[in-house]
Amino acid sequence: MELNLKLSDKLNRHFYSRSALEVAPELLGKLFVRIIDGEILAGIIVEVEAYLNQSDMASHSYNGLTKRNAVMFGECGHLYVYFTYGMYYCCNVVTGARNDGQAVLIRGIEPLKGIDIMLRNRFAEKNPKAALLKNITNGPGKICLAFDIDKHENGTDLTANRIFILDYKNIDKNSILSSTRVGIKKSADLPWRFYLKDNPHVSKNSKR
DNA sequence: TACTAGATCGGCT
DNA sequence: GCCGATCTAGTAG
Repeated sequence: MELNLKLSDKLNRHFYSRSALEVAPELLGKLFVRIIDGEILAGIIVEVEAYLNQSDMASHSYNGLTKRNAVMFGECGHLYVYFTYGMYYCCNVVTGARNDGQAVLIRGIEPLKGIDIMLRNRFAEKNPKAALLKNITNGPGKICLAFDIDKHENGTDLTANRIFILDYKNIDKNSILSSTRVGIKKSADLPWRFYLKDNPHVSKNSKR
């Protein structure tokens, strides 16, 4: 598949400056891109979750600024990467005004370009049985493995040219579904997860 | 298909 | 010390 990347379609700071609840559903259908060693890794965002601040007990920003969550309180349009469960990284897009502490977690991506590299990053030499296309980037930890994102990418400016998001595909409002967020105990009833209906790259861990 | 345990460690109570 | 915005392999039905 030939992919036409137009840098002029890159989402700008203004796009990210709004509320995470506004930005999250609009990220669906956009193209997440990483240039690494001259190679292009890219895929369509198909699942996200919004995390706010004082009003959201599940958010890392809920208890205020710390060293770990500092990027969330910085300028919007940067990547917030955190380490969890002792083995995985998850990546978020910072939104809102400085000091808001808002972000959108990227949970599902449909791989389009650099799939061979993603497969290598995800599975290396082990267990080729699990290496199905729909299993490469259907979950936040998997996305960071496939795109080789770890703590070094925490704070990366998405308006620069290493990791960025392009306007790509118009999504019909009717094909966007929402539900409660995955894997949290606090504020678990808020319907702040958004995903594309019937897309196979949405993480399976869904309720409702 | 559905549920469970184990891996593994930084952040914070 | 405890727990987590996860994933996988294993077992049972």
